[in-house]
Amino acid sequence: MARAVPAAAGSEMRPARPDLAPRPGLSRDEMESLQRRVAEAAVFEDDLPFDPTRVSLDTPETGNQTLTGAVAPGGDTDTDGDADTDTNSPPLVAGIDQSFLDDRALSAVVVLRGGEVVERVHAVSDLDLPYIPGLLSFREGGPILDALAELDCDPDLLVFDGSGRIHFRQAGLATHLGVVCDAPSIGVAKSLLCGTPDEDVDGRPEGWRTPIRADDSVDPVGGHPDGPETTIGYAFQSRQYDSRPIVNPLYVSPGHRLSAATAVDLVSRLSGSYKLPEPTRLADAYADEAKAQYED
DNA sequence: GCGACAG
DNA sequence: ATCTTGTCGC
Repeated sequence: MARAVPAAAGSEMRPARPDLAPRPGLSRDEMESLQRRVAEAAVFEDDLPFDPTRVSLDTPETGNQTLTGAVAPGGDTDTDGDADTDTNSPPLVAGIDQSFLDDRALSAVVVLRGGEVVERVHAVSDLDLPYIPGLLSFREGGPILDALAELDCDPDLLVFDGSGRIHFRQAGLATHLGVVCDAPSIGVAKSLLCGTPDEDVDGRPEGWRTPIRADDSVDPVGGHPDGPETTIGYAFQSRQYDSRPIVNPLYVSPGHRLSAATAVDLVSRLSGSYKLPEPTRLADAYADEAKAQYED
């Protein structure tokens, strides 16, 4: 049965695979086996509901970028009950990041359509686990799902702050939540968790990229055309300033429903004047901004 | 035992 | 992630 009510907040982005959700309270072994199941269910090939080349930060309309936030101007512009099967308008891209308050996490989501912010939501949730390398999705996954549940729109792409396939069991935060939501997702990390870069990553020019290949620390996943040489992501130099502080590259990896090559291409298209892609940068700023309202 | 590790 | 002053440069 369809909803009787218009479209209440939280009606979109509901988990498609709640059975694979990062439940807390599992033993370490149970968390790792769940990650193996997530990796099996993950798709590291392009299966996108939009054309990647349509993703950009440009705003067709007035050529004017409105990054100040706030919701849609004149209220409901469209009936928006489902995906946009309509126009050539850019896909909806959601940037997700968190800030912390004691034992609580503030998860922020900023959704962009081209260079415009169309929605911003956040949620404050209790944290159940400490940070453990390799098990990040079990600490931050639940809180992030809480925030995504507040969304009125249905993003075409989710951009996470952390790794996707660049993970010991090929199931990092971006992969885990991408699979649970069954949505295309990308992981953008500021440092490398595992895997080996093809080339030295130091002091590279903007736009430069090199494959990150699976090594001994990356477990093979049945069901995927894997091999010890499999490209699980890319080191990507998004920015490089004309002066000293050599900027480190970003480590981009596919979360779900896209290839490593498409993931970097999209991050490149979403890069503005800063190191982090715009959706992530805005979510990061919003997470800090909203945090102030909860500090004791 | 040693090394190594997203946020 | 978070704790934090000043400092260099467009």
